[in-house]
Amino acid sequence: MSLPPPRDPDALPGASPPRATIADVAREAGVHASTVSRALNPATRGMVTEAVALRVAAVADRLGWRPSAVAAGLRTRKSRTIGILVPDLINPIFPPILHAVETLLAAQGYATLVANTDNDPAREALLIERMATHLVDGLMLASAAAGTGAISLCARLGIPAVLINRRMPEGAGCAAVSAVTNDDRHGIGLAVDHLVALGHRRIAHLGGPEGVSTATDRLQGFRDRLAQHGLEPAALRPAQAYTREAGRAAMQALLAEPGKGFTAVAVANDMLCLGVYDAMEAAGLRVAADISVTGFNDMPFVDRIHPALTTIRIQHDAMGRQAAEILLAEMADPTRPRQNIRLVPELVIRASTAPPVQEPACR
Amino acid sequence: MSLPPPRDPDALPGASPPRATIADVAREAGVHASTVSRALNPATRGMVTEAVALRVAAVADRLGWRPSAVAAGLRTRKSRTIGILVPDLINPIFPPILHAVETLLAAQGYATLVANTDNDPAREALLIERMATHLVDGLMLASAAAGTGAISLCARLGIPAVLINRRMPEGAGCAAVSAVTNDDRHGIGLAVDHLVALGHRRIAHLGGPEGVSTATDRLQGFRDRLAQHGLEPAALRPAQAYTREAGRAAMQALLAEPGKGFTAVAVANDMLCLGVYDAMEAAGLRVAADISVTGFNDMPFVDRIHPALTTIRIQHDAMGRQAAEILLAEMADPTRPRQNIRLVPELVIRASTAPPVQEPACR
DNA sequence: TTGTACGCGTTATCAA
DNA sequence: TTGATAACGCGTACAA
Repeated sequence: MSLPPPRDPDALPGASPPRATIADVAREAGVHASTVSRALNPATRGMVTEAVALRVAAVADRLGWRPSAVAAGLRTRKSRTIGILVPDLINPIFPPILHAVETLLAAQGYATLVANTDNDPAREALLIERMATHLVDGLMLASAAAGTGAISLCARLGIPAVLINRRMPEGAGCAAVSAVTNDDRHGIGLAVDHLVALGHRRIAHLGGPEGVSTATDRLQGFRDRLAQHGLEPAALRPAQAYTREAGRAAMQALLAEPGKGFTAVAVANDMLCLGVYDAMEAAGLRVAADISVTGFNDMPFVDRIHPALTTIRIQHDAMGRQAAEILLAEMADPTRPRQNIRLVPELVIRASTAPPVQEPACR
Repeated sequence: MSLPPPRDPDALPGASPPRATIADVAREAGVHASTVSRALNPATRGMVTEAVALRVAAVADRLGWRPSAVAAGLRTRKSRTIGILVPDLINPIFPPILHAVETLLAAQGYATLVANTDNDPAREALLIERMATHLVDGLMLASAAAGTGAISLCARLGIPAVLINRRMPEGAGCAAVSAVTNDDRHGIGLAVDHLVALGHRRIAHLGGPEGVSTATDRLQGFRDRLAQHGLEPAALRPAQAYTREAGRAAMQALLAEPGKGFTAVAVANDMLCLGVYDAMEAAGLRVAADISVTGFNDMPFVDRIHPALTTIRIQHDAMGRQAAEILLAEMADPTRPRQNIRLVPELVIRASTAPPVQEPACR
């Protein structure tokens, strides 16, 4: 029984010490490499004598052997790696989702490959190809804008995929891929109900970028619920992106529209609200006192902005968790029926909403 | 010239279509597989005739061939993958760092493996081992608490590593690994200077969790700068973790300490400040008016909390970018001298600091 | 129950 | 400049 080879003292710092391979373990344990493989692989352990399994495990442990995921992957065409694409890590709704996903996957022995698409379909396609190259076992797309070929690309590459937060437009091959999203129509409806209950009648909508499912659903939900109350939108305006700056610009435009007085604005996303606050401050208007504002997402810390934001709380980590669970299930059984999960959001009332003033602050 | 094999119509949805291999390209182009490899690899392209290179490229393109990173990795022992470990993705200072890292690495053709350690050294070690299994070419550690064996583990595994945001304690093999950190002592000094200039003399410090370099450096810097002003700390208290809840608890304890009146508190981190605000609100104290508060990091949106937080702005993305650059350089040349980069932070004055009241609000 | 033989897709080395 | 061959480390039919 020889000890593991001592590290070469002449080795350059950073030079890899030669790692033990399955052959080393086999030699050391006096069995064949295949037996080592069987003994250490939980799925095939039953094929081997208890005594041999124990001896092999002991040797492997002593040599510090870990099966090379790369070599195994070449053989099995599985990398025990999952990729996740997000449009923009800076947007605070994604870190909680990513956190939930990574935690669940790590517990199942998967590593998580992350990439930013920056909302660029070309970049998205490139990253998906690159991940295919790395043989990812599955892909989670938090970035798929409607109309991009991300889903069909995954299908062509044979990579199981699940959508998070955004979904495909109705009918557009919607049944081909599972999605875990928020019930956006219902959510924005809660905001409308709240504003109407406060007495608002002239309500505007500051929407998300066109072509993104969260934006279209929230817009749709806004119109529908307003109609149920017998009201018409006072004004509608999409932002260019889900960013603070785009929110500021859109709110500025909204305030400048002639003849469109409104006493409240339902905003498609909390991030945009920060820009809305900026624009209102610049225009000398007070949130709540002059115009009520509602957000969407309840992202971290909006309870501490001033005035604290009334918003729609979504289930960030349930979203990540469920999407990861579905993906794993579909990887295990590709014939499994696709799911379209809608998580139910809730209204969180804070200080950015109040009864309307008599005269609309903005006309 | 045959077309690529059409997709088997009987294939199950999700079943991988057989992907073209280098042998397919070779056959199709009428050359040997090694020639294909040489023609498509930028490093060896020069070894091949221009005409052959073009023909091979055309065929590869037509077949949609991409070299398998897994097979190449098995041969070259390089995966074109970098791992990054963060303590907690929910903490908003990490997403910008991660974003910068991923963007730079993606541009160099690297994929980024992300994992959360949740500040658990055992989990950290496990994740490093797992990444080694996946043959990561390098590791970025944003999570290494002083005293954990993460760095020596990387050295043992032969994986180049770089520290981000946190560094090793002085002297503790500090020269063995590069680090890109913030100049924490200088940063907290800026906060002290500002508070002293406002007239504060009884200043407390609410610190980070013990054993973390950012916490010890900020504490040290706090004491030193205070001493330069001829002052003593009015009170000192570490939080259990860099979380809002831990900040609330620590501030509560600080307020309850007998005979320790203070008019200002320099807090080790913005996240903790949210808890400080919570505790002060619960105690009926006003930020700025009763006790001035300074933060650290200038994380997103603290300009919108109420009152807007005076804090120390660090260079998030320069941190990620530089760390990634250093890692790539050390991977290319392991003998390269290690670097210890300190980024210079700046003071951002907002509304959470004001001149002290005559009588300390908390005594 | 264990050993043998081979292949996964690529690149490095050597020979032509 | 190109081709042939081996090897990277592992998993798995098949044979014993």
